[in-house]
Order: sequence, then C-alpha cells, then structure tokens
Amino acid sequence: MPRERAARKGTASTMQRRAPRARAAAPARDAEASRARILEAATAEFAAHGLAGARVDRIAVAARANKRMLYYYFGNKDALFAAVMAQAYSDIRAAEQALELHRHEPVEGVRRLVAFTWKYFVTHPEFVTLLNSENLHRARHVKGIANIAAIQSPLIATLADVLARGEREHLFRAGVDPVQLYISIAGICYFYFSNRHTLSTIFARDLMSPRAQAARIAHMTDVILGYLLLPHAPLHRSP
Amino acid sequence: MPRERAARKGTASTMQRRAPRARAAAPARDAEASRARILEAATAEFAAHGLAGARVDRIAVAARANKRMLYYYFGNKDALFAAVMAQAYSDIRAAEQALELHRHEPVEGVRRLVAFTWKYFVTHPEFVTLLNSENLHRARHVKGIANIAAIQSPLIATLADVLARGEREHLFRAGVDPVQLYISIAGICYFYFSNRHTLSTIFARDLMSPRAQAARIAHMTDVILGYLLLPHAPLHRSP
DNA sequence: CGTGCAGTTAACCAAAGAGTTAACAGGAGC
DNA sequence: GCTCCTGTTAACTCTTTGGTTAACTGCACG
Repeated sequence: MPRERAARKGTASTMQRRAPRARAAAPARDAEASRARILEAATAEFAAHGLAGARVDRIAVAARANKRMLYYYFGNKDALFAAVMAQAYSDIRAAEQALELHRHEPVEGVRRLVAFTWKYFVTHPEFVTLLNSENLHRARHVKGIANIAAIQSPLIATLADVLARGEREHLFRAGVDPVQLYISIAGICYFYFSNRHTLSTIFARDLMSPRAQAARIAHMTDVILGYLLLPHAPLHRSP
Repeated sequence: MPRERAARKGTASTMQRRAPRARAAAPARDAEASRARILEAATAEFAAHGLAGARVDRIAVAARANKRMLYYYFGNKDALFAAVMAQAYSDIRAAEQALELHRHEPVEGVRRLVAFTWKYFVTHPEFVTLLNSENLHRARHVKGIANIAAIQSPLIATLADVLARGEREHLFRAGVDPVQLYISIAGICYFYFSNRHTLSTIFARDLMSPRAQAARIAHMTDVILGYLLLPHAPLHRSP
C-alpha cells in the first residue's frame, strides 16, 4: 500500500508563527492546535484501549477533527501511536528534570524519587498503559524515535550522584548500580499501580484508597532505604 | 445479540472418560483434546497480541480446529479470554504451591521466592502480557472467575509464615505486611521483564543476556534481604 | 442396526475498521 | 482581487473480523 505523501513529523512546534487575526481569538484554521488536539485524543484512546483496540474514528471525534486529519498529520495509526509514545516519554522526562534531586540530602533524595515515581504513575495512568502497549509490540515504535536512548540518562546520572554522595557520607552501601535501583523503584510502584485491578480482585481489598496508597508509599520507601542504608547509619527508620 | 446456547464451562476436565477405541490411538473426535488445543492456541494468541489484537481465525488455525469450535466451547472471544486468564492463574498457583517455602530457613525461603518469581516470568512470558491485557480491561474477566480471591491466599500465608519465623529468629524486621512484600518482589521482577523491550532501548543495553539476568537476580535479592534483615543479623551479605 | 446427540465442517454475513478520493475554503503573498 | 498552498470536509472503498447458519458425522447406547 503506497503512502500518499510523507506525514509532517514533529517539527511543527519549532516553526515561528505570527498570531493570526486579533491575538487570542479562536482562529478558524489552526494547524498547531488541530495537531495537538489529535495527539491528545490519541493519547487517551491508545491508553484506554491499547494499539489494536484503539479506534481511529473515535480519536477523530474526540479531537473534533476530520478523520482525514490524522492521516494528514501523522501518516497512519501506527505512526500516530509512535508520536504519542514520543510525547509520553518527553513528558515524563520533563517531570523528572523538575525533581532536582541534586538539591537534596541523599536520604531525602531517595525518598523524593520514590514518592515522585508513585505520584507520576497515579497522575498519569495513561503513561502506564501506553508503556505496556509499547512493550507488547516489543518497543517497535520507540526504537524509531531518534534520540530515545539519551532521554533517560539525566535522571540516572542524578541518581548516581545521590548514591555517590550517600556512599561518601557513609549512609548508603557501596556499589549500587543506579540503573538497577531506578528499575527497582519504578518496579515496586509500577506493578502495584498497573495491576491494581487484578490485585484488588485477588486480594479482595481496595489497593487505591488513600490509606492503602499511604501504606504503599511507606512500604516502598522502607524497602528502598532499608536496602540502601548501612546498618550503623543514623535515621535507619522513616520519621 | 442473542447467545445461541450456553457454552460448556471448564467442568470437562472433571468428568470421567473411558478411553475410546484402542488405548492411546489418536481418536477421530476428542472433545477434551480439541478444547485444550483451542485454549492453548488462544493463550499464545492473546499473549502475543492482546485481547483486541488477537484474531479468532488465527486461534482456530493454530488449534487445528474449525472456528466454530471456539464458539461451541467458549461462547465468544471475551469468554475465551476469560478462560485463558483462569487457566493462567491456575498455572501460576500450582507452580507457587510447588515452592514449599515452609521447608526452608527464612533467608533461604525469601531467596527462593525471588528467584522463583523471576524464573516464572521468564519461562512464562505469556503470563505477563496476559496480566497486562487483563488490567487494561480493568480485570473485567478475572472478576467473573468464581473463587479467584482464594487463589493467591496460600502463597501469602506461606510468606507470612516465613516472615514470622525470620522475625522470631531475630533475623528479619518486624511488622512486614506479606501482601506488600509479595507485591514488591513481584514488582521488581515484573517491571524489568515486562518492559524489557523499552528499557533495553532506552538504556541501550541488553537486559536479558545471561549476565544481565544474573546481575538482576543478585540485585533483587539484595534489595529484598537488605530490607528484611536486621542490622545485627548474621549473613547480612549474599554468599 | 438405527437413533440421537456431541462434535465438526464449510460457507456465509453484516458490521466495523483503516485508509482514500476528490473537492473545497481560508488567508498570506503578490 | 487573483493565486496557490495549507488545512479541512464529506463521502466512499475494500478488507477484515467476530459471529452465525445449517448441514453433516462419529459413535455410544438401546
């Protein structure tokens, strides 16, 4: 099946655009806004139904755009999904950057990372299901995103710094791989959250009540700090 | 859409069946075998493509059965998926039961649980993707399985016993919730494994090489035991 | 040895789905 | 005020898909 023409790729956001008509009046035709609405609607649709379960027509309706526009801007369903993934990664990277772990004491830094990770999943449930979908497809789309490998590096570097400081201050054990630790922190948050529906059913208890969430955060912090803190370090218990 | 007739539910395995014709000769028509082949094919198909991405025709071909048979035995695609989930849970429960944690010292018991959980995911990757699919659908199918809540209890009870023994022997910290711990152990295994494709891409390193797997198991064990073991307990390091 | 049901088959169907066609309009540049 | 490109629209197509119809057969049982 021949593609009619190459879809415009993400560069839209880089081009200058002088405001049309009176400033801030709703423009009759606004490419940027249309594209953004489609991407937003697609994110919700793919997150809710997965790649195969998502419906192009539903996305168009939700975006208040003609179906044709999805193809005009993104090429096809698969490419649209790839754009959604790219945006999702870009979003979480931005949020991580705002964490500024280097500004905190090692113990507090780790605490904040655990709390942040949990909060991010809870406030961005779409990220979790999108990630699951992308892995069902063996990261096919993410592999096509150019600088994806560089994306996670900043946080890992910052975490490495936190670990190094903790080690230097004789608080943390030595030789911890920041990537392993990052994955473990993400994992204890992710599994509980992503599988909350089956887990709640199997354990017959509401895992997402405020109390349950607080207990989970406390437990996760205990696990990670229990692992990191040296036996003779001060503050071996959370306050 | 009216359902033509109620689909036979799982009770097939409970009914006695005298061997037809000469023993062990391939029977021309074998309901049990047909049903089993369909379930097996459906498991693979749903695991590979998710609920929406799975194709009923592909399942039929893979099961060497007429498509009609899926509807004859299971009713519809959704019910077939539910049957697959029920089987998947039943399988992992059986494997957990074979663990016999109560036979081991507390520290060794925890080690085995971590190693087992990892190994189970690696050898049953379909379980992981099925679980993701089921949660995408908010555990809709699992909620319909009668005794699903009871299913996980035995392992939790055994883990609680391991923790109690460890506590009594002044090895483990007190007050650990076995459900929280179980979820954490599963989580550190699950996230790494389930998201291995995106993680490998983002970190630009093969997370599934034998060396990487060994490193992961060592790290996970360190995390869990690092959390559980009391500061003055013997064997504070893995051998 | 024939009868009736569980099990099986091929062919069929209507709906839904991704993607396309072709025509049309806003508005910046001239 | 004409031109032309970008953005937008409605209607259409062709394939795939879950599910069904109806006929047929092996075989256990009487």
